[in-house]
This record gives sequence, structure tokens and C-alpha cells, in this order.
Amino acid sequence: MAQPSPRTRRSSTTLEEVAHLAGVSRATVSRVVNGSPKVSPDVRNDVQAAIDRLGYVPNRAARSLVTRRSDSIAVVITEPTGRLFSDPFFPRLLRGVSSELAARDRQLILLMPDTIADESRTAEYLTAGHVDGALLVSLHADDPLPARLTAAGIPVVLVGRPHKGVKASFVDVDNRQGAQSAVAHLIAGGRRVVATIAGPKDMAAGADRLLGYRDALADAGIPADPNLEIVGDFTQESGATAMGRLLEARPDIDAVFAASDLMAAGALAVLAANGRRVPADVSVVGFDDSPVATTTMPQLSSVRQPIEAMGHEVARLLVDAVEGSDLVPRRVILATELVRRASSAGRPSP
Amino acid sequence: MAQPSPRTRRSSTTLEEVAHLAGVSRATVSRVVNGSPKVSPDVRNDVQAAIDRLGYVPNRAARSLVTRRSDSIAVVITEPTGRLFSDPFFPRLLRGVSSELAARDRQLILLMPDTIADESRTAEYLTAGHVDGALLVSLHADDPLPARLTAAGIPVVLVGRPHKGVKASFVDVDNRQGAQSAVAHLIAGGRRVVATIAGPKDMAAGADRLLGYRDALADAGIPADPNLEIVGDFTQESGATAMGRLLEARPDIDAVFAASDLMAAGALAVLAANGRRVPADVSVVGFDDSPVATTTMPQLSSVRQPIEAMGHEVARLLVDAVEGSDLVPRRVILATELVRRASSAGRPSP
DNA sequence: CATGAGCGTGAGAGCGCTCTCACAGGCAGT
DNA sequence: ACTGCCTGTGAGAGCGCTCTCACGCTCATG
Repeated sequence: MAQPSPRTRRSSTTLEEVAHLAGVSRATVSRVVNGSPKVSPDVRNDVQAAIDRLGYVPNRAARSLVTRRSDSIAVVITEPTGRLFSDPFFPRLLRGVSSELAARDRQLILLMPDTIADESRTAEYLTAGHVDGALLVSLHADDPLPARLTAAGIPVVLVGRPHKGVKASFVDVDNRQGAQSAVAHLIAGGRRVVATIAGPKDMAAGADRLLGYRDALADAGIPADPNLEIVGDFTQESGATAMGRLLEARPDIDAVFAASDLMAAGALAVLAANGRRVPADVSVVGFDDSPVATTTMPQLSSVRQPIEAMGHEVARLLVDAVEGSDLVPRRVILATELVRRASSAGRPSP
Repeated sequence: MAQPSPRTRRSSTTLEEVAHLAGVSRATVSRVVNGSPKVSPDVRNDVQAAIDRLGYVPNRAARSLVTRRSDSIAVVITEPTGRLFSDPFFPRLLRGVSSELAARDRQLILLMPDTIADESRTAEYLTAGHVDGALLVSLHADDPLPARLTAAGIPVVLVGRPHKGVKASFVDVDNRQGAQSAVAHLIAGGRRVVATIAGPKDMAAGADRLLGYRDALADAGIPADPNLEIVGDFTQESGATAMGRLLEARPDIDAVFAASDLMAAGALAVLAANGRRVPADVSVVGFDDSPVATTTMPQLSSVRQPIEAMGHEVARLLVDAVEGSDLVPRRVILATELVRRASSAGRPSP
């Protein structure tokens, strides 16, 4: 009956073959493979031996077909510019996600739509049930994707706090607290005219970091001054422009908190060009603790984010949601850490 | 007959249903979906209408099961540190790969093994036939993966020239030519004592960039001086150390070509600390054109690599190999471009 | 007017797996 | 000794698709 003729291509071993070798039925082998408790120890051993001997690996497609799960998770990155090309946020995040998914035996399918057409194809792909869940990174304020996926019953978790209105689980760093600690550090260093170069207010990270800045001022009893708050777009160039305007509006400025390292780098260049010494005259702190922070002169103090941990957390949340049909949106906020470098060293002597 | 009862979960439409609605057989619908030419135009239209109406999307698992292809490609990134966290090489590469794969209707499965155990699991996963091909990024010199996959009949393409002995298609940038043009530029700027901070010699990129440096010296008839060649490991710190040693060995140095921007940044800091003005006293060029290049003071001239293009190319090669069982290894070398910034501006006046 | 080629279409097997259901055997309780 | 129950195992259906093969039709050909 058995017809062990050499098939075309590399025909991997099947359940059937394992079952035959172990002298049991397909069902039993399946139970062993899937760790069912209702298999007697000796049968389990026989089957395991057969599996090892044949080097059996389950066929994912066949399994998916019947279980209607794909055991794979999509990571969708919709960011045409910005972070993608300025600091290694994504690789680190992906590493965190990847390691968590590997531990949970899930595949990571990466989608990086780079055109509008691509984006709608992405949405179709996701709703077609090819993945068990989706992990969305840095979507625009008006991205319809989360709502669309949720409506289609696809579990979704976001990286970064979504704009209000979006009801979904997310993981974010504590931007507000991070900014607050940075500014508190500047004030503790004896600075009193502390400016901020904020991020875009329509991005959660931008808005939150600005709030943190204000928190710290309020804590220290320093009144807020609109002239000390300038909004940039996280880029180096915008940081430079903002710094120029700050120096014009308040020449007595003695500290700057920039909502990104790149903006801080831009600010440093403008400060140097204007003869201000850092940190002697002006103390500077950035945000992100990107590689840029150590290449500036002086090196930049910065707020470090637990990026890999975010990746782990977001993947964990998503897999939990997939497994448990967990409908309650969860939110996880991770703490940041201030890394002190030369740019915000205390005044040599007051 | 039709039983449009609501099934459990999201039960997507099947071929069967489309066939029924269009009044044809499953086989015909399958032919239409797969673009077979042997379908009469009117039948094709009917079927297409039914597909559109029902929003039919083929079930990938079922298809894979019978075709024995997964239509997905693995991208394996085995880089614990280095490039992963220092510049946005990977996101840009992934973007190139992703866009090419999307156009070719393939899925991108990302694998980032971060432990040794993980690596062997990765190898097992890949050889288990879950993917049609693999794209390997930055493997170590002694990585057994390419050989193992090739032996298992899995098409493989590498990003970056492999160490000799590995027979596989690859895509790389012209490191030698890029370095050569950078050094030629320094010499054209009137520099004569040109040093290099090279990359590790056991990495192709390190070795090739060193060769390019020597090429340019030879072209200009400048004899090579071992004291002017110091090997770093691509990090900022190693660049700083190397610069210190160079200044000691040859205080008359008037130009430095660093094989990475980070090493160049380290060198800049040491030059500044030693009172050397850049570019007036010493001219500096880096490699990679990473974001760091614009945050240093002065901004860093650098050799730019076509990273997205590499991604496209490598994906194209791999899919071609998968489709055509293309057994002849191909190699693609992409040109670089020198980006001139302040750090290598010509001498104000000799 | 029979024959054969060619084309479009349908019937049906089968890819490798999971999972329900039936059932054999052992054991305790009456 | 009979019933009932639990536990471990096997038989078999079926997931949605592709692909081979057979078949019916139309046309050109002898």
C-alpha cells in the first residue's frame, strides 16, 4: 500500500509517515506534535523518536488551512520619512518584536507600504485573514487602518499612543514624564530661562513632551513663557531654525530642552555659531538617545527610551489578544531614563 | 441550495461560492484568478464580476498546500550590534526589499535571530520549506547558513559580498571605488599626508575600502605608509582611538579617510581636542552618509550608498532565482556617490 | 460526411493537517 | 457480574485550493 516512491522536488516527511514508523495513527502523532495531554507516555516517546528520526516538521500551510489561523503577525510600518531614516528606532523595535514573536512561535510578516495604492492593498491583505493580528507603527493622525481592522475583527496593537478617537491597545513610552525629568534636570543645574523646541502638536509624542516641559517649570515655580516654546518637526533643520528664533526672542536663554536629538543637534550648531558655549552658557538636553547624541560636540544629554522593551511589550499584547480574543483595550506606558552627558553638565561656577 | 447562513468567525468567501455565483466550475474560477489564457473572454468577465461582488480573496494556505510554494521570502538579519543600532541602514534596505516584494506579490518574513539557539532554529525554519527563498544580511565570516540553505535547495541571495568560499548571488556597493573616489577628492584638495581609519580586514567592506584608499594613493603617485593605516571596528570609539594614534605617529597628517561616519565622528572629536581645525588643518571624509554626517561640526563629507536600490536589487535577484530555478550565482555591484560637505572643503589658501 | 485537431470547460482527486466522534479496554461502584 | 465512566487511540471527514484528465464542442480537412 505504502508507496515510498521519490516524489518531485523536496518532499518533506508528513504526519502519515511518522505515524507509520511509530505504528500509530495520524491523530496520535498530531496530538504529540501539539502537546495534547491525552497521550500515554510510552506512545509519546515512540512518536517523538519517529519524529526525530525522520526530521519531521509540520507543514504550516496544511495546518493553517484547517485551524484557520496563520500563526503569523503583521508589522505595518507606515512612515515615509522621519524616524525611519534618522535613527535606528525601527530596527530596535523590530528586534524586540521579533524576539517575542519567535518565543511565542509566531511569524513576523513585515509590511512597509510606501504609496497610497500600497496602503489600500495592505488593508486588503490584512483583512483577508492572512494574519492573526497586526501591529501598527507610527500611523498618521487620520489613518483609517486601525478602525478598519478592528471592524474586520483583526486584533490590533499600536506602537505609540494613538490620537484620541482610536480605541485600541497600545504601548508607548512615558513622553511626558521623560520630558519632565529632562527639564527638572536643567533646572536643578541652576538654569532659569529654560526653552523648549517642541515636536508637532498633532503628534502624541510632540504634545506629551511639551506638557512634560511645562510640568517641570510649574514644579519649580517658574512661570511659563510662550516665547520659550517653539514648535519644530523633529528634524535637525527645524531645530536650527527654532534655536535661531529663541535666541532672538530671549537672548538671556540658559537652557534648551529639544524634543528630539536631531533638533538638539540643530540647536547646538546654531548656539555655536552665535558664540554661546554649551554647557557653560546654555545647557541642552535632547530626546531619543540616538547615536547622534554621542557624535555632537559636546555630547548630548538625552532621554532614552526602552525601545526593545516596547517591541516585546507590544508583541506580547498582540499575541495575548489573538489567543484570548481579548476585547478590552490595554495600554502600557514604559518609563524613560535620562542619560547625562556633557551638554547639560552643571555650571562650572555660578 | 445556497446557504448564506452566518458561519462562525469571519468565514471568507471560497472559490466554490464564486463558481456557484458565476455559474461555472471551481476550475474555471481558479483559472481566472491565476490568469490562465485558456478562458473565453465572456466567462472571464462573469467570473471577475462574481469575484468583485463577493470580495473574494484566495486562501493562501490552501494554495500553498497544493502548489508547495509559500510565496514568501525570508529576510534574515544576523547582526547583534554594529550597523543595526548605529545608522538606519536596515530600515532603508527593508524598504527597498519590501517594495520590490510587494510588486512581485511576495510576502516578507523577517527573522532576526538574537541568540545562538535562535540561529539554529532559524536554519531549521528555513530548510523546512516555509519560505521560497532567503535573503541574508550581514552574516559573520563563519556563518554556515548560506551553505546549509544552498544544500537544502533553498535559493539564497546575500546583501554584501560574502567571504570567499561562499558561492551565492549577492548585491553589494562598490566599496573600493567609493573609497577611491573619497581619497582622490582629498588629494585633489591639495592634501598629501592622507591617513585612513579602516574597517576590520575580515569584513569585505573593511578590506575593500582599504584597497580603494590605496588605489587612490597609487593613482596620485603617493607612496603608501603603514603608519597612515589604522584599523578600527566601525564604531565611534575606535575612530577616536585610531585618530589619537595617527596624530602620534604622523603629526604632519593633513587628511583622513574613515571607513565609516561613526569612526569619522570619533576622529573629528579627537582632532578638535588636539587643536586641529577641520578642514583647514585636516580634511576628513567618512563613509555611509548616515544622519550622523550632518550633525557633526563641521558637517562630514561622506560616501553615500544606494541602500534602497540594494534592497530592490537583492529582492529582484532572489525572486528571479525562485521563479527560474536560476542556478548561476549572480553578482551585482552598485555605484556609490561622494557627498561633499564642510569637513573636506579645499584649503582656504595654501 | 466521417475524422481529427484544438480549445474551453468540468469532474474529481488529493495536498497535509486537525478534530470530532466512535470505540476498546480498564477500573470502580453497585 | 453488570453497569457506567474515564482514558487513550483510530477512523474519517473535510479545510480551500490546484491540476490532471476527460469530454464536448467547433472547424478545417480528406
